[in-house]
Amino acid sequence: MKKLGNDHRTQVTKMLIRRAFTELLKQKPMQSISIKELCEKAGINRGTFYGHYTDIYDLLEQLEDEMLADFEKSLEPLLTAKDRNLNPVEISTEIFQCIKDNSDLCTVTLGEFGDKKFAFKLLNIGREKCLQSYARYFKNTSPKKIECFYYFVSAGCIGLLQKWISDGMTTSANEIAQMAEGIMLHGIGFLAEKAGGAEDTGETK
Amino acid sequence: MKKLGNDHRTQVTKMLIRRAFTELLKQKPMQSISIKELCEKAGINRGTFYGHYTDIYDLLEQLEDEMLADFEKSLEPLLTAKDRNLNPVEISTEIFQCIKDNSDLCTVTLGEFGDKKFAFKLLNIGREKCLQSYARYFKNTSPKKIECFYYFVSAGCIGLLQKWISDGMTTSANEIAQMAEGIMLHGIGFLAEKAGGAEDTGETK
DNA sequence: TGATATAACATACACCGTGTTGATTTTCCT
DNA sequence: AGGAAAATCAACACGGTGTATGTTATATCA
Repeated sequence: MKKLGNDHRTQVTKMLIRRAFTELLKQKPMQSISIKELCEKAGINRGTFYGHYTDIYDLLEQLEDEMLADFEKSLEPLLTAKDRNLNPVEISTEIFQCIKDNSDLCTVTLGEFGDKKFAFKLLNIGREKCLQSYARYFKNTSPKKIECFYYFVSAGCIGLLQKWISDGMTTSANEIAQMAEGIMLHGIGFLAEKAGGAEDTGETK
Repeated sequence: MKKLGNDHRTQVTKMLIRRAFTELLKQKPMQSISIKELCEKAGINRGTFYGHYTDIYDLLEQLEDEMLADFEKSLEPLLTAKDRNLNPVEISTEIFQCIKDNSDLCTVTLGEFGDKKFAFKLLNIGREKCLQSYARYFKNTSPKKIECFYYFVSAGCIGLLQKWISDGMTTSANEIAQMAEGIMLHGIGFLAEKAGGAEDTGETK
């Protein structure tokens, strides 16, 4: 795998690879996708693939990183707004929206066979900010508890996210974000809340 | 892969395979474990492997299912006690303890490269019971919200579990179970609680 | 205990994906 | 237009896979 520049040609082949990859992922888990069939589907030479990636896994990782870079760019304005407090729901909504926009890849990277690293990279975007907030409010709480809470809540959000994805992302990003916040803030008490905005069975898409 | 009976010999080979498998998993992700090397390490013939499993993934799945059966057996007395209410912390503690007892496999099945199916199968053991409880207490909450809550909390528990595992399971199962319950019940309010049982850095195993 | 069934072994085989190489053609960029 | 860089093509050795063969060892049951 020799390094290749940013030629116009490489852009095209990368796009072809990505397209073929996501299509194949609709049919089978990535573990059983061979480089050979990927290249055939993409209509490129197998040697060309090795020019850009070492591996199927390497491919996925690069695609993930590109996405994450995009996400961070979208979130930057929300995270650096120093004049006002961070709005967790706003941030979550933005993230969920980004995922919706990249659903072809995200259904995989966050789905059944996706690697867990990606999911956590995702939530780590706003991690430090969150932890700082927690620490500020709960000064005499042991770091251990804070850490546990963070892990629980991160994983919880991802779980909710996965449910959302497997349901076809029919509800709006904002609604999911509000659910997530509600649960984080109140735990099971969230279920007792009266019509928090994420209500109801009515199809108010 | 022809089906084989429950001979004494098969028990031995299966045990050899399991041992070799878990040892290899300490060194590399299962994706890069070949059947060949597995059999060499186990000291069995490659053809023998195919007599029992079709695949490395098939192997893992069977091992998982065996574990789950064990878990359910351990939990049965807690779940069927009709004379008194279910005690969530007790149940969680029991599950976490089971995992600790099978840490050789669980560090993999729940770890970085484990498949997510297993984690959810795990929490589905007590799923219906939980949902029934929720539904009983929150009669006029939409099923959608309840479902979301369940997914969030399930995933959260698994996340906490994974952190616990990657930390080497040093703290007791009960302590983790109490943390999990605290977060589920109070959300971020959990951080404000004064010395709930799961306190502190003191090693009160 | 001895006969039969069954599992594990040993070996061989064709098949396929991998990763790499070198020569050739096409495309881009200035 | 001309040099540089990327994509193509053909070919290669290598290693794991899955299957089939016959043989040996061991468990099960009458």
